Amino acid sequence: MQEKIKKLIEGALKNLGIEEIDFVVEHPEDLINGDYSTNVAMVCAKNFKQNPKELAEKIVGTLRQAQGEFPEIQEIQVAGAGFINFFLSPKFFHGSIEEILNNEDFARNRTLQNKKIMVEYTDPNPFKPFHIGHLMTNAIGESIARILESSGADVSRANYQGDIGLHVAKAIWGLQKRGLPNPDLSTAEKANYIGECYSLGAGEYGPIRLGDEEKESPVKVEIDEINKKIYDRTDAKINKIYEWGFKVTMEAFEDLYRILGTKFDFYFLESEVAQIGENIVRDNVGKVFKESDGAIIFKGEEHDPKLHTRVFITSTGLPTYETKELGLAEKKFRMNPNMNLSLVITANEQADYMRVVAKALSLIHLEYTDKMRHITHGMMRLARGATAEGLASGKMSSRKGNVVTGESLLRDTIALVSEKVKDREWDEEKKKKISEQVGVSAIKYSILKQSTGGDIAFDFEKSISFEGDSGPYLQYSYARANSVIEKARGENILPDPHLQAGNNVVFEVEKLLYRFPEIVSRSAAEYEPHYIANYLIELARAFNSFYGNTVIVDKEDKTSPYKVALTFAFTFVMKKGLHLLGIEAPEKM
RNA sequence: GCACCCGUAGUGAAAUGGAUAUCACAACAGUCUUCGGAACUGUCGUUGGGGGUUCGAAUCCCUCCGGGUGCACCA
Repeated sequence: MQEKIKKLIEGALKNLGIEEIDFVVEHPEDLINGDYSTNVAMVCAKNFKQNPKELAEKIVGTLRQAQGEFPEIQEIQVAGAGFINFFLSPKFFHGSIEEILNNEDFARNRTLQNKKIMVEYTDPNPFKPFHIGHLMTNAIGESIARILESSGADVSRANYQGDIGLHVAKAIWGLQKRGLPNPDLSTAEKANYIGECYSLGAGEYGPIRLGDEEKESPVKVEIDEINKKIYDRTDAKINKIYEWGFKVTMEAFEDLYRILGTKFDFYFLESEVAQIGENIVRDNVGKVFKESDGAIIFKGEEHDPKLHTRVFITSTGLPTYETKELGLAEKKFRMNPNMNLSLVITANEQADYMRVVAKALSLIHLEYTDKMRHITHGMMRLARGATAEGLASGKMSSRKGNVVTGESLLRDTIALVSEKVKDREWDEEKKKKISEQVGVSAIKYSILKQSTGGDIAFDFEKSISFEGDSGPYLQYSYARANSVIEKARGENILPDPHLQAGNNVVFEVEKLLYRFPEIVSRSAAEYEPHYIANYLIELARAFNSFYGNTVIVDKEDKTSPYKVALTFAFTFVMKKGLHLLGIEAPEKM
């Protein structure tokens, strides 16, 4: 429709002797100003120094002559400073409902057809807790993956995990100190225990303060020793603990991915990319990298004043994170030579050095330059007035004083929903499933409703809302619409998008439904799920308002089949939209 | 110090350079409605300060103030 209107305007301009003008056709913010709007008169006025309102009237006069060929357009008006507003006809809206009901692929587009894209996200580390940050990255990554898929891309999901390094040594030190947990514990409980052991080790590793002086902790020596053993695998006892702990944390992560609705195609481990990265660095010393104080470094600022120097191989000969990142990128492209795009999603604290790594890699492989893209998201921040302790250190505390991890937030939220559904007449399995779906929805929506770049305020009391601007509100609207459909079925009222029955009322929901594909395209182009989240909340509100003010199922009402068709269309769009956010749409909740 | 990101009602957010800056939460006032009250209908209230560009700025430029993150052997 947008294209049609654009062509119509171009035709009118031609008649007026105006050509090659850059103007936009868009939805006005407020439906009062029509369904589409253009700034063409204002742009022309600027170029030809004319009064925009007069020019707008002139253009509209010409447009009206051609309007007969466009039955979808009911009215054209001049408004405001010189906007030309288009109001679509009931015929158009009835047609759009029919389109949604008949076309399975209504929301799909082909902009990324046959493009191979790998999306890397989540990236938790074995032996460490699953943080809230991992929850954020997962929600954003999964949603972006699904949005790209709906644009036709061939998407694979990747997860990169630090299976070696100091953090593992810290956890193993803690495990040796406290002993292995009771074997009867659940996987999640064992994983939590390992996380606690990590915290213990990490706490003891730092220097000890004696007055003004700092002294190296004796534990540091022990942990460094364990770290070496992990690398060279010479200690059978440590190997055994390592293998056990690795398996437990990885299994616990898998349980979380199942609840979150993510299925990874590839798992990369630091240990397997370190060597690839190291080879690249060593092969390019003198060309890209330099030796300095015994280390191998990359001087980013020599290539771009906004970059800085980073160490790639330490003076003790160990590859750093940067080098592993280099190896990871190389591995991805090697196993997937036809890949068009490699997306990596992380928190924005990694933005600066990822830029350095990307620069170094593009100097070695020029062909990768345009195929790598790093998307960063904000951090969890404490909302003003909220009560939580220890946030500054990156560890949020709940009221009970326990550390709030991503895993515990998820668990607590699901428990909260379970409380709400405990009196439903469902079996236990169904209650559990619905609780998980609604709990995940609450968390994911609160992350995805805002643009990816910014921080997300966290308030333990209010973060997980079930009302208003929330995931469960969307699910509730969907479930409610399904109940309406069920009732219609019971009364034998079949959906019919054609029946107008002399009724030319157009509901607000209809004015929003046909816009869904545009929203999806924009989200895909900008890698921004929040456009979909915002759209769905507006759509749900419009539907609930329709529901509240109209009797949909009514045998006496001749327009009832149309209203049922509209309800169907709403459920189709809502279900697809929720899917794109990585949220399930239960029929009942 | 340098670099990057950010500053919008009491709170949390939205707004491809466009119209009277939108939405939710909170607060306040209603609806107790048939199809699910996890709802609906209202009221209240906002672009950090100062310049500039533009017909038009929350958006672009400059500057000041305030916050976050990153800057050599951690990841």
